[in-house]
Amino acid sequence: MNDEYELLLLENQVCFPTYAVANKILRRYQPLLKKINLTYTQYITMMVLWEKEEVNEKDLVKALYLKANTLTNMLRKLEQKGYIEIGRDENDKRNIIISLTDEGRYLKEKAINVPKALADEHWLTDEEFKTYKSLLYKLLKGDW
Amino acid sequence: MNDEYELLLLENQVCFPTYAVANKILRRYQPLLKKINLTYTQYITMMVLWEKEEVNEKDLVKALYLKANTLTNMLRKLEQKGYIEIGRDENDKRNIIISLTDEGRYLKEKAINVPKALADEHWLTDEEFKTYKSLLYKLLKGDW
DNA sequence: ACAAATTATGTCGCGCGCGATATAATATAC
DNA sequence: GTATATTATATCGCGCGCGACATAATTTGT
Repeated sequence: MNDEYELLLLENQVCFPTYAVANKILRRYQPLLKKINLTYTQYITMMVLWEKEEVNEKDLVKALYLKANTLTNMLRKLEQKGYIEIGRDENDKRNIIISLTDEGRYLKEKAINVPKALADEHWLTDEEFKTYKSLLYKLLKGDW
Repeated sequence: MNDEYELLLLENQVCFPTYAVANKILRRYQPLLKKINLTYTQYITMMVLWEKEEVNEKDLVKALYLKANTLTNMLRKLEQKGYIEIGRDENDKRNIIISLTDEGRYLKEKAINVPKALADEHWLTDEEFKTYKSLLYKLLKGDW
């Protein structure tokens, strides 16, 4: 009779543990990121740039699975810190082009310590970790 | 030689897909929650109360894996909306006791439509979903 | 009994992350 | 060629979520 209310138990939600784990991971990262003067969102942005050297904002939005208006102010902060340069595409002035400065490139040397510091903490086994990531990417790429 | 830099690729991070999926799930929930006039954090709080009728703030913090200062203002909003009452434990006046009002109890009838609406969207198979949740809870309960 | 430690909550300031809306540049239609 | 649609980004306002710090109630040590 009240079976349908079981859907409303925290333990039966996908949203709840996903969100809680995301927060927990952020809390773990933040003290490490503070040492290299980056916030989490700035960190993942820099990761894209360390890999690609240059991106336009539109592609960055896709790569990070965020919305453009979330990036605007964060990119300005990264520019203020001197890690990136923000310019416009001369061929299509609507497009923002973000590129790495020397200082930004150099930051990579320090940033490598973040994943290194966490690599020793075995939150999951290698096998579980692989499964976990593949399920996350299935969710992320799913059309819903 | 540059192998250690592979640690800095987005695809090799746990934080990145977890956080991105959490955001994506929130975006999916928000329009549904808007219909019952709750934010996500208010929703998970109400879920605890629908199950337990009454909690103190300390236990709520543990149940939701959040920090107390995150809850303070959100609880006031729920109180303003008339769904909960906020009182103090007479035996230990440091403790806040949160209880469900009739209006809050009644909201459950409408809230059931949120998980119902999503139940048809098969983001993962049942088996995958089970695995996914168990890995999340392992992460959530892990000591790191 | 009472000073010091502990516990539960509150205040403040910051950085998101978003939907809604606005604006400017380019593309399309006719 | 010019009105209209589309695209890329920006602005605004809100609700978190947190660390750092402050405060009030209770407990502990002696």
